[in-house]
Amino acid sequence: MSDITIKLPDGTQKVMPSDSTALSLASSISRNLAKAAVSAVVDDREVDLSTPLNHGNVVQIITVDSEAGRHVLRHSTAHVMAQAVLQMYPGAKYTIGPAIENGFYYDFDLGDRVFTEDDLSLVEDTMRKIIAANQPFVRSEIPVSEALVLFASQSYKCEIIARVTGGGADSVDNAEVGGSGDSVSIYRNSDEFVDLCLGPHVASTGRLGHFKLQKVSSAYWRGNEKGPVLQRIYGTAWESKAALEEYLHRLVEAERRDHRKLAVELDLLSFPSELGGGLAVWHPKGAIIRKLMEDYSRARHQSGGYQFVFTPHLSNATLFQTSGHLDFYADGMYPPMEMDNGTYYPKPMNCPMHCLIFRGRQRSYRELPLRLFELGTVYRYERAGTLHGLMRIRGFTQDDSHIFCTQDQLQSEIISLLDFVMSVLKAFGFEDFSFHLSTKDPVKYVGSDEIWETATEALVSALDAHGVSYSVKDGDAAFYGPKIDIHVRDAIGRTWQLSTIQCDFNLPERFDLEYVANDGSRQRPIMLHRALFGSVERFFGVLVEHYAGAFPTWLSPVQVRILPVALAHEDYAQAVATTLSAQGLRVDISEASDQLGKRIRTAKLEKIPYVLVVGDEDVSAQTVGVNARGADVERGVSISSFADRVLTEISFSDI
RNA sequence: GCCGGGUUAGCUCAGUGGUAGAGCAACCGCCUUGUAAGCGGUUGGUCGUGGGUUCAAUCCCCACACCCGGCUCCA
Repeated sequence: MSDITIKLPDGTQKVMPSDSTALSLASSISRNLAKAAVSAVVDDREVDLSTPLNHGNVVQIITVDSEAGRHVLRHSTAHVMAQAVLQMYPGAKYTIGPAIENGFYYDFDLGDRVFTEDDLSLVEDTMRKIIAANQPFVRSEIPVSEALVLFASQSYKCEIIARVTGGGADSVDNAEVGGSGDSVSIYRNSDEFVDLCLGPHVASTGRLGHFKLQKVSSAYWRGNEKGPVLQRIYGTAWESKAALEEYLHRLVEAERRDHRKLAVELDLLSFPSELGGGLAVWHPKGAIIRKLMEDYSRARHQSGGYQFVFTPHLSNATLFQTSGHLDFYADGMYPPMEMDNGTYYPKPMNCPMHCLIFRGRQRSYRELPLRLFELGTVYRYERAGTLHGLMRIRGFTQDDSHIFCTQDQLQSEIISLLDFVMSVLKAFGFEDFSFHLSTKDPVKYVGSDEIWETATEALVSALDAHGVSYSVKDGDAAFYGPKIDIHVRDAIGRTWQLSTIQCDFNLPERFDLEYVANDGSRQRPIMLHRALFGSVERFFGVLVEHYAGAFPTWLSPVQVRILPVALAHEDYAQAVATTLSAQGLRVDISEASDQLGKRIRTAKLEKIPYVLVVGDEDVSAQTVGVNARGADVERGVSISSFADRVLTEISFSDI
């Protein structure tokens, strides 16, 4: 047999024996590569390492420390978990078990049984035995008729086979099983366990091991809330013990930053159950921060050419019939109040009211773009199970603006908005942005295709002209128009969707909005909906998590705490406090009734940016001892230089 | 809304079919303190709400409210 030539991703060619596999290729390159290899991409198809190679193949070896490699590892671990569960719970039906970001899950139908947290370690034990047995994953393709016999007792598998071979498969199905019409691929790793699967998998179960089962929950079969409820186990799996531990540490870190926990600890706000779910009350310290956020926002909008408006919390139902919201979102609105002069709803959004302001009198093209801004509080009856601290809440305040402009102004308006958004978010400490374009939902939309095309084109051309890169989310738009969502990355790498810019040709039509053009004709304005924080509450929650409660000085409820060493220094502490307060700083004093160490500790736990200690030396020298958050102690700093330093730190150049 | 788990002092959490306990916090003393918990004492709870079972319910059962983990949803 003659040798074959294989191309590598870097363009080099390699001559191999004709019976070579992806694994032998890896071995021929280096021992370490062979050791790290979990799968390969051959001519753009992801395959097992055992796959035979052919002359001319382009082959990339996937290693376990890459995202693609971890994906294989996680998917294989999911198989082992399913194997363990089937072993331990006779009669269980297995459904699908994909790899996901950071891990995997598998969904089971256990009949009336449910998993408990205690089951997890038992399942883990069984998995470890399967891993220790080092069972090889063997792929085969079998005819559909044979597969239906093999999985005869597994109704979910039969359903998947029917969909894949019947042409009704979706991406979930296709990820589960390779279907070429009359055959399906399966992976078997022992006499007792076989699963429908596209693959690839690691060579054998012994390759796995750095995993942890995390939680049990439920999920709907195929995401359909009318369908069967399945039992899901989530797990995580990594290429090494260190990587697993690092990930688990990240989870602990995320928990430490949980805004719901910090809101209690720092006395920022609460969700009294007497109020009802998803409704918050802001305590004084939280309110200070919120007010500063709002003040900053107002200042930026003021200088950004916005006009401030206010609108009520209630409206007659006819308004929301006109806007179309009642047709689409009646379920998400608080129920109507029947009054003697009509039916009223708490407002779920501000835009219809801003339309009324625009329509309040005749408008000229000279007024455009007209930018109306409001910190508008809205109420949405979010389903009970979806509430989540400040991130998903039923009463919230949008930093909401509606910009009415001409077709000609649209692109430049969007471009300047992109700058405005980033500039405002940067002030709150976010540096890393990503952009996402959402296009028309094929079902939930109003307006003609032409209008949608024009609007989408406007957003695309603005994004292109601005020069930012973006991803596209098909079908994710609001019912009235396409949108750009802006996500930020936080201090521990998580992303949050905050800002949104939505292009709307529909509401102007529904409200019959017009302006007089320079030729005297009546024209329809285009409307942009946009919010930067999104919701003040949610943005606040994100800030808490981003800073782990240690807000930057300008936002801290208490900026400076003064600790007199002993009783004798309290007068001096008071004098320092008066001096700093007079310069606009938020200062308090912790009296000498407790030991200094304890007061330091308390102040640190409250994450106060500056703790000043004053004792005999400071009284005589008119200085303070400065403990800046996260920094070493500085003794003998003059009061004025401390004040200058903090005032410089908290000043803004852009307002 | 669905599945599962919860709700005990301001906070974090023990505990029991015979109406409850710790630590921290708060308050009162003592100590007068130079960088992450000094000492002693006191106060504080209709055991989420409403029904039921029981001689007796915080505990067992039911309903509801709220919270948590997911699913679904998110104008």
